[in-house]
Amino acid sequence: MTASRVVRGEGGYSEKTRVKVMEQVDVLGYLPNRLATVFAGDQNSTFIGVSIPDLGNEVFAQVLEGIDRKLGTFGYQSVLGLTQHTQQEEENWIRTVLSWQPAGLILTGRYHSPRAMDMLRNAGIPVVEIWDLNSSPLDMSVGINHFDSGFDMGRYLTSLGYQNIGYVGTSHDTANAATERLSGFCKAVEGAGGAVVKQLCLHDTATYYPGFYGTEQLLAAARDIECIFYQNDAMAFGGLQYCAAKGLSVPDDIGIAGWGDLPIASVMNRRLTSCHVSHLKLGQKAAEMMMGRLTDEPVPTCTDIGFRLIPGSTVRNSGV
Amino acid sequence: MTASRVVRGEGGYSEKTRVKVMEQVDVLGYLPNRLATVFAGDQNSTFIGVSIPDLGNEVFAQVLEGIDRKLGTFGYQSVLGLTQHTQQEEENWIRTVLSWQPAGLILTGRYHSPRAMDMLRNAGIPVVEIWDLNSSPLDMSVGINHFDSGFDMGRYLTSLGYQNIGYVGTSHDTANAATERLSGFCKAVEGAGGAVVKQLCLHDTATYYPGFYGTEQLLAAARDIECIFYQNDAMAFGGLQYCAAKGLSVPDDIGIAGWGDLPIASVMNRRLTSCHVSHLKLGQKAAEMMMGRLTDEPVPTCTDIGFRLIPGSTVRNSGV
DNA sequence: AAGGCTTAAGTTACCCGTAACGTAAGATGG
DNA sequence: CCATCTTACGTTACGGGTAACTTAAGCCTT
Repeated sequence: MTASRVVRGEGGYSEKTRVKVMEQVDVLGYLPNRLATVFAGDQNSTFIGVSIPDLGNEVFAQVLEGIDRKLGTFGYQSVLGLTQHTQQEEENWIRTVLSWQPAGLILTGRYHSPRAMDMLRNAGIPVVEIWDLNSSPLDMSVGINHFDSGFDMGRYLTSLGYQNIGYVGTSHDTANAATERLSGFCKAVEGAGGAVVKQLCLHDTATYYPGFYGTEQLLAAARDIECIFYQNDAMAFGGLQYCAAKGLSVPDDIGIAGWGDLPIASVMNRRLTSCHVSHLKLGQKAAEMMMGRLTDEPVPTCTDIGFRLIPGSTVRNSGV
Repeated sequence: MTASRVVRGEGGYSEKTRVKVMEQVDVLGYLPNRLATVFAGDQNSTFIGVSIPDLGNEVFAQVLEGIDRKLGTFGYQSVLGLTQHTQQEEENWIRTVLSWQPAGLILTGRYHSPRAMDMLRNAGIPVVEIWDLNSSPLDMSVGINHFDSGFDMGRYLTSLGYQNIGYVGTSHDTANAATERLSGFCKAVEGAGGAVVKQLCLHDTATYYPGFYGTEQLLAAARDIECIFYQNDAMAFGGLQYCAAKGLSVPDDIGIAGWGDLPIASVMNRRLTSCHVSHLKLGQKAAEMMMGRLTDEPVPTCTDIGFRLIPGSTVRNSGV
């Protein structure tokens, strides 16, 4: 017991005893067993479960980096779960991770299976839903409104005179953020009298190659496309490369717009039309909200971190 | 006790009792507390601590993805630690994560602080060191020989007639894998009568922008450079963009070689000269070795997953 | 020097799941 | 019908740390 007090430095022991205990700590290479502490219920654990769809998408890697770094400064650890964009994987992971008594959970997306919802409510721990802003979250939410960001892009492209617009993305089985961007996009384009031709590739990750290949498929199916909006910048980059390979000039022959503003855009000589979201900040904010809740500070339920449309120069620069 | 048997499904109860117990499980939303099980010492935990330098580098994100997916299939979870390429961060993280009684640890790199080494030896759990192949590992090691891969690249470039060669990378404080590649590279180039001019940017992540900017610095300092070898593909891509922006033709005016063979290379019309390493496979192999050790299968101490030089077309294609 | 006060150190019980063992009821066989 | 075996279920103890409490020791005051 006295040793426990010394190790925790909570006082109530003499200097002589402290030295003796610390000597033994060194000799034995003693490391406290945090399992026992948490198990006894005297303290909360310092685990935060973090679910991420996949790390092949640079965006989510950045979000995770933001989360883990910020959690680290508070002495918390991330327990990772890769859900591959499926609710079933997420549910399985939630069940497992809850059995480890985490202090809280950070989940990507706002759609969860009914059983997952039950478990989350039952667990009685803070939950932050990220990415998709959720106006009535389980607990807390931080992200952006994807529908609006798609809508803004649609309005922007139609304002430049584009009418026959393509969309290239991947098809995941869940109602996800990319789907909402597409909905917003279609609404804006169709509202302005334009039309959207969709091309969804069956590919597991939304990255360069499906962007290349999806562009080829789209242009084969619909030759009069004037402009293509992509699920994200990586796919848009694949599209740019397809155009370069086929001798299509951007933006003269075809316009290209991405989403997410990846780091790679920082070095491209032709600025990619895109939509900027601060992924790192999103992760950090999620971690901060979690920490705020765990220290009983007042925390807003919903934080919109916003987005910024980047006009770029891969679309024509004024209405025809 | 009977309830415990039912939940674990280990037998020794009647069907009637099973139904009654499962009903209560549903009613109460009971989830077993794995902390208690592990704490009691009856089972090992299913945590694996995974330390990664940073996730801004796509390569490490892929390695982590490989690890976590494979661990997941065995019912294990990754506890993440981002060490920012410093031994001190790694040491702090090891101390914390060990207090959670993980079943094992997967660490990036072969260099650890003396205290970290002590703790690792004391912990008596499996440790896999990845990335850098370590012929005398703490326990197990999987990766490639970075010195050799740098050497091969140096030999390849000099075989094409390049003599004044630049290197662009970032400077991290640790003796890391990139440093070893550079050593191997210099040895090969100097052995063939060539010279290497180094340009190390003080930038925290080895990605596109430092590649762009480092190229500018290098070419300002040494105008007669014929070819540049980069720390990785992302930096090489930044270099390619710099050349494009300045009207330098690749490979006619200058040769460009990267390392790592990132997915982005799959869509570029000019194949980037690089060195292929299967990052996902590396992660999976690390997880497999860990699982093998935990199930008392015989596991090789050292696994070389190899690399493959990719000639590409961003360097000239035969000796002058 | 006795009484009251402060500080240091020790004791007990608890957290939850399960191994090991104990007991009671039912099934089987001679 | 009793001895024996099998199955179902119950009891006890343990793991490591710490809250809450108790005891012991040191210190000062009058």
